[in-house]
Amino acid sequence: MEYETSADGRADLYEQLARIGKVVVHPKRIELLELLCQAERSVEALAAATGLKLSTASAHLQVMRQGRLVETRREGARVYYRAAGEEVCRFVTALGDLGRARLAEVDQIMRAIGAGSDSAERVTRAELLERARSGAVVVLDVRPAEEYAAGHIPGALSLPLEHLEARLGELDPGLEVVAYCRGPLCLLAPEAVATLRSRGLQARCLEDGLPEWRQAGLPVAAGTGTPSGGPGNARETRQGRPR
Amino acid sequence: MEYETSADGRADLYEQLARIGKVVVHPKRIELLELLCQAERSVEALAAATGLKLSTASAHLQVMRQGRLVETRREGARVYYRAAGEEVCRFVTALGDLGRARLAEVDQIMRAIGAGSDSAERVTRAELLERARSGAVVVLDVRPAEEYAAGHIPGALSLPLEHLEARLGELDPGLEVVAYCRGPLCLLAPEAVATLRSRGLQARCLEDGLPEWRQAGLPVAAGTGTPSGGPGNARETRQGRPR
DNA sequence: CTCATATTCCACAGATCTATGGATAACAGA
DNA sequence: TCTGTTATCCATAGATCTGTGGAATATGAG
Repeated sequence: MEYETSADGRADLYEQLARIGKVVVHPKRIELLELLCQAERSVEALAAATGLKLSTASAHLQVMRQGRLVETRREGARVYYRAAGEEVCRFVTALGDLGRARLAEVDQIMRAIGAGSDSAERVTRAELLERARSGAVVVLDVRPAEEYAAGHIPGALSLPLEHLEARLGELDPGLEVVAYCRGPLCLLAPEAVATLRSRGLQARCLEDGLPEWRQAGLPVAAGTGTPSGGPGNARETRQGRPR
Repeated sequence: MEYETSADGRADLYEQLARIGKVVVHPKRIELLELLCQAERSVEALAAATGLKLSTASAHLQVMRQGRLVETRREGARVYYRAAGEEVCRFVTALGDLGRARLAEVDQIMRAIGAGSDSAERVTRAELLERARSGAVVVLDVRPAEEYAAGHIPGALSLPLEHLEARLGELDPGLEVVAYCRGPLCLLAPEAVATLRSRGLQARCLEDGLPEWRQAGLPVAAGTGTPSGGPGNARETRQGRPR
């Protein structure tokens, strides 16, 4: 009946959704969002990680905040940004999936960079869970330590890629290594696996990163405690349940 | 090692993903995408449905095509656009979900327009499947006939909202009606339910629309055959499986 | 209260996006 | 071949977006 007002309302509706679209229209904002799905960070850290000037990074973060995809927390003079909820990470994951599915260029770039989907069959989550039960595998988190602290696969060992060569000795050469990082578009784990293999170790990548693990409803541990410190050292959190 | 080239590659990667973001940065393009997730359409039909001039609609569709989210098919002098695969619809669904979850404005608008999430408890897919088995329910597809033809819930009756009042007599007053439309942001089913209730019928909305039904891995039928024509009249297709 | 640090705000120039009318191209039918 | 229909292409003017340096704010330490 009131088609005129209905039409207006609907236009508003799509305008609102476009606020979200606005966040992912700029490459750097996608990059920022992906970082924030790993762990919260200060503006300075985000600017450094993405190679943006501080004021530019701040401006991008404002846009992201207007789209309600990020929230902030103040700690002293510092402001920490974080993804505004699990749905946001799910959306970023969906964007990446769509890119890999539809944009041949994405696959080409991945291959050129060295993370070609063919280079090594990845371990599925189910397979990892099964093998972890039998204990014949080391799970390696090769992301920066802060990201490990913000959340990691229970039992995983934190060994940031940058320290991998120096700390190779910590790994039992008799066990296969399964490395994971930020997700399918992240290069940390593929690089780690390449390094490990060149040293004669058995190593493979997990099929994707921590966000997907969390989104699958699997348990996530937080804190810096070393897994060898025994259970209870790290706070374990079970969120949601598998869909 | 080659951090310089790696960095370049990664920048390219996010630029590629931003091509997808570019599609959903404009309200009208989101609207177009949602329409295309229901059924393919000609440029003219899309322009009419969204209130755009033909040349403007065509320009938007070119942007969408560059982002590889739509594909075309030529039939005579006419060009039909369609969503480029199920992943695209999944992405649009994720966008809508994120909007409803994060943007209070979206909920406000929905309520103002009359599709308030409170107005009537919706029927879940599981509940519908169960009740359909016992036969005590009529499933009503209130979208335009072309969209029904392109895909609908098996056994559903096509009764476009615009013809609802005229064809009320076709409904058995003794059965509860479950109406569905394009999705959670669509108003067709809520309006249909309001009309039916004002006529004294028992009616509720399905929790969401056909795209979500399809994405849940449930069977979808195609064609215009009336369900009363018996099984085999409509081509039934099972795609994927429930996640 | 003053200084140093971490962010945000502001103004501006250059780049990109949008809508639009008219020209051009593809196609079906007579 | 000529004509009407449908869609794309093009040039353009107005709007919006980006990056930047420097000013303004907020907070904690002296």
